[in-house]
Amino acid sequence: MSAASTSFPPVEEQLRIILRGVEKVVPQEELAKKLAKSRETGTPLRVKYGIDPTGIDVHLGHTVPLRKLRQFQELGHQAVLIIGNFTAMVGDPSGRDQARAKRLSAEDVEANARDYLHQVGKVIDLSKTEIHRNGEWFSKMNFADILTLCSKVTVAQLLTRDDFAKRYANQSPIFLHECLYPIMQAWDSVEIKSDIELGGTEQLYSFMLARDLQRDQGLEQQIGVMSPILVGLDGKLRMGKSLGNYIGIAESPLDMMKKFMQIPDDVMKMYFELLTDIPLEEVSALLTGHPKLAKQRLASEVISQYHVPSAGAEAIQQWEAQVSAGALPTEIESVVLDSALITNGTVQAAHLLKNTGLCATTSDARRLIAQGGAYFGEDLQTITAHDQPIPVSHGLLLKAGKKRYVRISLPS
RNA sequence: GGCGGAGUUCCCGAGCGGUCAAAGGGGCCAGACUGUAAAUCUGGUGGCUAUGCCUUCACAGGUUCGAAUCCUGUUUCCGCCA
Repeated sequence: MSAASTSFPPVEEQLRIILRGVEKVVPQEELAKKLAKSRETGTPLRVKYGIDPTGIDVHLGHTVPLRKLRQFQELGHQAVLIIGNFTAMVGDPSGRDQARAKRLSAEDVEANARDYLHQVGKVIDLSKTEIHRNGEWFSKMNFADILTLCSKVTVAQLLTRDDFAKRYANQSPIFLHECLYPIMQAWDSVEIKSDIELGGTEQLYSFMLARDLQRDQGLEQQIGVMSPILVGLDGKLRMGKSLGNYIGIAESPLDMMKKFMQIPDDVMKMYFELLTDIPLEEVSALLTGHPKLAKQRLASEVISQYHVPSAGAEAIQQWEAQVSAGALPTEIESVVLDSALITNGTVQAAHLLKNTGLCATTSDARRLIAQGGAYFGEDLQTITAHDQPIPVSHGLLLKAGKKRYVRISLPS
């Protein structure tokens, strides 16, 4: 990794890129110094980003720090990715008001790690990334080493963390192994001699602890570069799989487009800033225009990052043609209808909706019909009564609510 | 270990012997409006062979014509004390 020949852009320029969409840098004043020194000596900064391989479906929320890592790469710095195969067995308590329920087996962790690397390859350049599993060093530690490590941290320090403090106040359990998590994460920084660590604002404590440990070991101290938490489609809670408010980077362009168009207007600014490289002046201009156009631009920009460059523009067209114009989706699920339900070529409406899976129960189907939200046929006639006999034929179209469609398939 | 309190429908939370499938809020669903955004308005939100029937109020029993509501045991959680 001798990048001594690399010539870095001027510090000012680097800062402009690095600070975009960043909520907090600690210590703020050291960043410019570090960049300047790196440039003078022609030494790339070692930029750390760590994740726990807990079976992640990478979504846009994850891409925020990853994109930052990529920006560092593009500036000529060294990306160091830490796979927390060892820490995954502990479970990050960050931002959690409750202890995690389950811990993972070594095999699961390794499989997850591979899967994860495959996914992040879409965001960062893996060929220029140094990858470590923290089991490399933790698996070799003995109890004495661990005690030494623990002696660097006081309980009072641990309790300065918001999440622990909150749990402590609520008398919720804080397990000892969770207390070790930030220490381990900090030790990773010592091992790989990081200059900069990337992550969300909730990582502040660990980042600071890493500095303490680095100083303790006579190393240069890292700087924490923290991104804000990306909110999900609801515009309120953090984007996350369990909340179902995410856009996955593996989703199809049209699916992504649909989701983008659903986000509340006021989160657009954040999305533009964190998920695209569009200059901020241009973003402001976009935001003063029609929100729909701005949203389309945003979506298209992001979609193109994870698909072919033309995918964004195509997705807009598809969305306009299909979704906006109220046309039928291209793919409509086909459901085989149990022929036992059919009498004289018809099926009672409520039963039809239930059996096609459009409604969970017959009662649910009756409600939908009563509210005028059930339609059938190519001309989407509204079903008016739960016992209305619907003539069924192969390919019959059914619609429930605004966007759920199904076609009947008759067993031959 | 002792004492006290609590477990209600997806979530929070009323109910404290019949009028309870169970108030209210959140969420979610549908309709109107719209940029298939937000906000707003309206309605809905246990199941079924459906104007009736069945199953729900931690679990198991019991008292009553009748229990989510009272009693007993079990269990989980919380508070206070040791």
